[in-house]
Amino acid sequence: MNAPRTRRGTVGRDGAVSRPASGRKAPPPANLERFRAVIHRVLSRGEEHPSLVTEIACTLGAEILEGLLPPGCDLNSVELARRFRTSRTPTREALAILEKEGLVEIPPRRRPRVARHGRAEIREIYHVRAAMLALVATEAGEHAAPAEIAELREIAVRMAAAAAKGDANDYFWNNVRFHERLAELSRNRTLQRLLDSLMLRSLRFRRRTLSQPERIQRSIADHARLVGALEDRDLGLAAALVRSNVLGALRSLEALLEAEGGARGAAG
Amino acid sequence: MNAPRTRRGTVGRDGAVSRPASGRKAPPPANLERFRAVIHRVLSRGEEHPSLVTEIACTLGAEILEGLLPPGCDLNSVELARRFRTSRTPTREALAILEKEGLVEIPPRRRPRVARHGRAEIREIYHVRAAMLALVATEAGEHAAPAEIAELREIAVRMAAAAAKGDANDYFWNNVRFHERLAELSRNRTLQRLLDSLMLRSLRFRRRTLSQPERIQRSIADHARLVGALEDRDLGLAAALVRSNVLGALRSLEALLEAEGGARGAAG
DNA sequence: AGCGGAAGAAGTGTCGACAGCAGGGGAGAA
DNA sequence: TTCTCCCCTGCTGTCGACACTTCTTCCGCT
Repeated sequence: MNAPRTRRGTVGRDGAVSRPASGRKAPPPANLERFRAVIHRVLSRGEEHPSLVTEIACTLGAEILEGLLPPGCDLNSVELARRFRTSRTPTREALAILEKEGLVEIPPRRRPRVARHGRAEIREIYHVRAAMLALVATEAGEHAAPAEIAELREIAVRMAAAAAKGDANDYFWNNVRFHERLAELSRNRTLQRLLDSLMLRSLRFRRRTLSQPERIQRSIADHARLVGALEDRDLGLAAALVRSNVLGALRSLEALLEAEGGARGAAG
Repeated sequence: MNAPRTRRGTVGRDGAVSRPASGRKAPPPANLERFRAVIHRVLSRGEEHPSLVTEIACTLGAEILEGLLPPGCDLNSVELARRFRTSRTPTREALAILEKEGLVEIPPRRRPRVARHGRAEIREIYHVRAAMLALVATEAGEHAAPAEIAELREIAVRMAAAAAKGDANDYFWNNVRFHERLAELSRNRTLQRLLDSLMLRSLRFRRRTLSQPERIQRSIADHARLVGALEDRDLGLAAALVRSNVLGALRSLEALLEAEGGARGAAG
């Protein structure tokens, strides 16, 4: 409390959030760690920078995805530098990276903050994602070995099992892993990178989408059929299936947003 | 090998390149300026940072696209800082931006250098670009007003005129403008951003592709038909046309690369 | 009491400096 | 002469400092 700032929330400061220092451990940190891993994979594709910048970016990004840093939350570099015990230079660079990934906004000469996606932007992201995933499915169908497709089926089975158990979290992460593997099977690094970037943007919403049971059923069916299409090398069907799945998720998400925050205006 | 670098191949230093200061005016600077404009548009989408970083990134990017900074060329931040009369901080940030745009590679702890794209990566870029442009065509067909499509046709006509005149440069820039406008018509900012990024990567090759006369003929026909399909709101045809066009360009480019540098191994 | 403006606090963008790694060049060996 | 190893130079990543801009708060004026 050295600085009695009546400023806005600035959730970034030390004790206020995310430091598991004190007794606060209510939010399960497991997901935070998983988000960290995903972001790490996305950011340091290829080379392994054991870099300070990457470290900061991963931590912040995970907290944003987890929702610990809510949209619009201030992220000033001096607080962050203090928190990570570094100078502002790496902090700023990390913020710049997160900006490019769409998780942070940095208006010139103003404080960076957690990005807020408007409805329109969400639509855009999902539409692009649908097209890219269709391409992924096509290329995966061209290049994947049968064994690899079998592995995909295995993940799909685990997804179904998790859903049957009602373990939404397990389902969610298996879903992520499925798409991760599928992207790899396309053998197209450029596509993987772009898709990863898109995934980061949509990851914040994916979880909410998956909270709807009938959506999950549809999704499971789609995944199972997708694997089948890949086995049959039916590229057209595979592409159509993933597109339908993503677009279905979008519809579901939009209904959810409409219901929960009609007037609250998730501005954009 | 044929290395232009004993230590300081480093084409970035002052007089060696790109400074239009002295009498050197052999390379037409018009293109450089145009590249600058394109990059500027891509980098500062939305807000107008009159920022130092953007300035540096634009200048360097334009020189890379123009070919003044050849692939593999060293770009050390201290030289660049000297050249732009700034400290290394903005220089480094500019390099980081260009890295994200795929024009520069920054291996950890090593000197940044102009990115070299291997054959495989070129293929990937074009494939993704084809899929994204197909989406653009679809969404443009959904959202564009007739007047806007008419404007597109006008650009297409200019492309044909330039080609008839044999003015490859004029053709090239009209082509760029066509795709720029088309992307805008999709009303999808996310898609525009991704496509812009992809364009930056492929811009280095596009010019070579366009040097082949029969390719230009095909391309002109494709564009004319595309405008027609948009007018008819035939989304499927529009998407198929752009995809075919991009993939045709890829084939043409690959043939060219194969011919010109079969053994020279454009490593990747 | 409410509003406009000034002073102060806070934060961003930029700078120059420094420690540590990486590669080049020279010394020494074969 | 040619190969190998070590030192030296140079460059990167990081740091603390500073000027200028923006935001906040408090004061005086209406």
